[in-house]
Amino acid sequence: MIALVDCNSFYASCEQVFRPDLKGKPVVVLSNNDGCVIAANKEAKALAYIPMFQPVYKIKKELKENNVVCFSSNYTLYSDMSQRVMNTLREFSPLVEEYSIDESFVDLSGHSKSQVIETAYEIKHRVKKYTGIPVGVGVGNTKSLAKLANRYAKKLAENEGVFVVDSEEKRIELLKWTKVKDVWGIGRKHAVRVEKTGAKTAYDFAKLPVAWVRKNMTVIGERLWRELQGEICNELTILPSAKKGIGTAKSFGYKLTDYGLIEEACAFYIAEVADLLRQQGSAAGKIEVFLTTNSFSNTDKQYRNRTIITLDTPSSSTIKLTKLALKGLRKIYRPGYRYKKVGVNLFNIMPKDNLQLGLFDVREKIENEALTKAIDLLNDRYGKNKVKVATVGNREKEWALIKEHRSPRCTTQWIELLEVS
DNA sequence: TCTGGGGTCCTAGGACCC
DNA sequence: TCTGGGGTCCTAGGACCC
Repeated sequence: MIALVDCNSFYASCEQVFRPDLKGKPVVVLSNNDGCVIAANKEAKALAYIPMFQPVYKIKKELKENNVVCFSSNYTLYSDMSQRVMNTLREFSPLVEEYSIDESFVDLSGHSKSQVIETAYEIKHRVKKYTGIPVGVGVGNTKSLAKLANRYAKKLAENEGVFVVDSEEKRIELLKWTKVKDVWGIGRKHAVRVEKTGAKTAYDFAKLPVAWVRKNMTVIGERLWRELQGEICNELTILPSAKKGIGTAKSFGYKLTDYGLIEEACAFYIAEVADLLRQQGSAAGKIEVFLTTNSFSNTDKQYRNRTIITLDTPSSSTIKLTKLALKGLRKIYRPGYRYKKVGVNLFNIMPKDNLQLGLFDVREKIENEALTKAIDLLNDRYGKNKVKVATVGNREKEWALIKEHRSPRCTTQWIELLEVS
């Protein structure tokens, strides 16, 4: 059996762990630039007018009137809390697949039926005790069933956050309760198609002819269909596979017209993604750079463009990648627009040790590598971005994200440690 | 005035090869 | 006048997830 453990309103819960005074109060967490609501605790959800991804400026009044506590997102804190939750889960099984920042699949094979139920409750209890984070636990024969069971566990109060699909009756109960659009793997588009056949619940979906599913929802849909019957199509995997693409793209805190600032942001992002690239021991063969104005605006002139640069030899050197990316940026930049976002993506990622070198690359490669190593070492010791490519500059405040309500990074920075009086 | 960011996988179709 | 069949690789776009 497989358990899916999912943290309740994870970001909001993380904030509340360090603010016990907020118990029982509505709390929301905002996206980058404090733009949208991306997490809400149950008190905030009870105020029905806070749908996720709602732009903050549209509901500012309501947030204030109801004394909803707002936090800017604090990913440093959330990642660290996530690791604490995952480490607790590893006490239950060596096979834990981290599916996202706030959920994991845990292998429970080899347990008897009663042990499974007992373990499910124990997981919930222990994670809360060790980390302060409330979780729901769903268990089933397949990932898809575990996922639906988790949802059922949380949504139906009498399940108390735990639901185990250990019989055919339970499986049918779960599928009949779950609406088509709420099935994991059926999004908006597919939900419409499925509902057109007359199917209303996951149970109805599982009764559709497999050929129809295959034709309309590709092999992914077919796997889901089979998993809902209890047939395993998606195995658990412990090791995170090396990323196929690494990218970053963030909206500026302000609309930018100054090319120099856009260049700084672009170079900054390259440094970030190149760092990730080196951490996984890879090199990239292609860089994409894109630039866009604010598509929501009715008044701004619109422009968006992108360019892809192919490297002669795959590289993970921040210096080399920066040079090429900025060349690309120059190519697509047009003056006279108010830009909203710049982004970079690295593709054609491959392991660094068995690269095919170009005829003239050897010397440059060696030089760059020693330099890059030295920079990484300094930044590890003295803090992120202490040594950087000059283009990055020091004007971050003029383009970086707005975070007006960020909580302290209490678990990763000595200086921001919580004080208890 | 103010609207997130980071991923994965699959398919169809074009270019190219023999 | 008549012009095949089988394959690979790449890319763009679509759909989904958190």
